[in-house]
Amino acid sequence: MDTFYTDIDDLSEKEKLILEAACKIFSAKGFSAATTNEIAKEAGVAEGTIFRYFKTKKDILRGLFIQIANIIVDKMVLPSLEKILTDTSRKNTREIIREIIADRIKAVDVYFPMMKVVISEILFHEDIRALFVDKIVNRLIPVFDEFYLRKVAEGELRPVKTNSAMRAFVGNIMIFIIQKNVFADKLPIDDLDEEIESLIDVLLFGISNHTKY
Amino acid sequence: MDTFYTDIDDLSEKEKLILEAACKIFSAKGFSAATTNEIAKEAGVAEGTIFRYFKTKKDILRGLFIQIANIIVDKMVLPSLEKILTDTSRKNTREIIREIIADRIKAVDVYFPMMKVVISEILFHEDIRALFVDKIVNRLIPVFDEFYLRKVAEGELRPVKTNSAMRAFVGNIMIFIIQKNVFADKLPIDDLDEEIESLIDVLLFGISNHTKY
DNA sequence: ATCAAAAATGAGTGAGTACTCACACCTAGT
DNA sequence: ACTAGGTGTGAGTACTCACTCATTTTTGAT
Repeated sequence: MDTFYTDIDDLSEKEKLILEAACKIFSAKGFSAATTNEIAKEAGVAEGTIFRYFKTKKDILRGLFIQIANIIVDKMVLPSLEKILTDTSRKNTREIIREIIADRIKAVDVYFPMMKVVISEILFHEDIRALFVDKIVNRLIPVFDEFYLRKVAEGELRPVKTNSAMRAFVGNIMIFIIQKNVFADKLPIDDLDEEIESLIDVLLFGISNHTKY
Repeated sequence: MDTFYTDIDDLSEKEKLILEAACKIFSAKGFSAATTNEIAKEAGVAEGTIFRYFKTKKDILRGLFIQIANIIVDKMVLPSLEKILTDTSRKNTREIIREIIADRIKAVDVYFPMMKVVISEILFHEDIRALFVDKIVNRLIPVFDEFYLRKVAEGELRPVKTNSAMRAFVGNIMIFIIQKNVFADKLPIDDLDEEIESLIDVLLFGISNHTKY
């Protein structure tokens, strides 16, 4: 489909319409610069209708955020970690990780517009930040922990502090996604698969010259 | 000093005053939500005075950005890379890198408020994005290249793609800084030096179990 | 001390802003 | 056909915004 949350069904059609429009406008101009007038036009409803479903403009942002959080956690991250945890068909952890990361990096294109909104609002609104930690970070940490400790037990990964491993994972992927989605024109990524391969390589083995140590 | 660019001298006192105030207000609420009225009050000048020095509100942002770019490049990043390149006193590359990264992560506290502004505006304004690439990224890439290839030649670092190495560097540091400065209360970093040590470890050696390979 | 140019001022302006509300419209059940 | 309750509307409201400009204040050369 052309939209990313048409399958969410605990919302009325109108609410979906408004959130979808809000996402488009917010991601183009940012929350503060977006106007409820624009959102209404984009959604094809009257401005008053918006305020029947959302008390304030900020409530639209919160409503959008909840949907985004569910999508990121339930559709983007959890399934891939679970896939790694349950995939017994192949011995090679590297291959599985590469496949997952490649999938996610490519899938993120669809979600990036609204991720922009989340990123920028997290920086300035304490309540959105709290939502982010609550709905996303705290739900992902235990799953990553489980994945990581399992792989350490299997002898596939090295027992560094789990937080550091998670930061390395997220940091490497994040900056790749930013380069790909924000700076696509000025700092293009030529061969996507090759660059992803290189990302995995650095993530797994670091940049030091091992033979020396 | 209490401010970060008092030593910039190609600006009049009034301009500095206004930029400093703008930085404070922008970093608290974001560019769009900040008002010229607030900036004027914070700077202790009349609102009209602002528009004598900056044609539009966006020009204030651009003016601020230029200063920030110079500070990041000339005071934060270039000196540390140069220090690595010229430091012959110690053999241990790891120690030097750790020292530099630790210094930068601690120093960033001062600059983070304005970095927030840059980060969020890059996402939404093409012209700010172009400035960022032009004034920061393109100035740092060749220096990092030189540093990296030198260390590879010395046998200290592994010859992965330079872009990947740079992304690993930046990505790991960036996410650390974000955790430290944005999520300080909810996801605290307990032992800073220990966590930095771990960051370096993962950056240099990765997370895979080497003995297995 | 004088005065012209430059700098600073802040009330004013018109174009929006988020949000409201009285009314129109639709849909059932009878 | 009638009506009551929910749904949608968009002109209206009180207010805020970036920006202007006539006026006042400061400056510095004589």
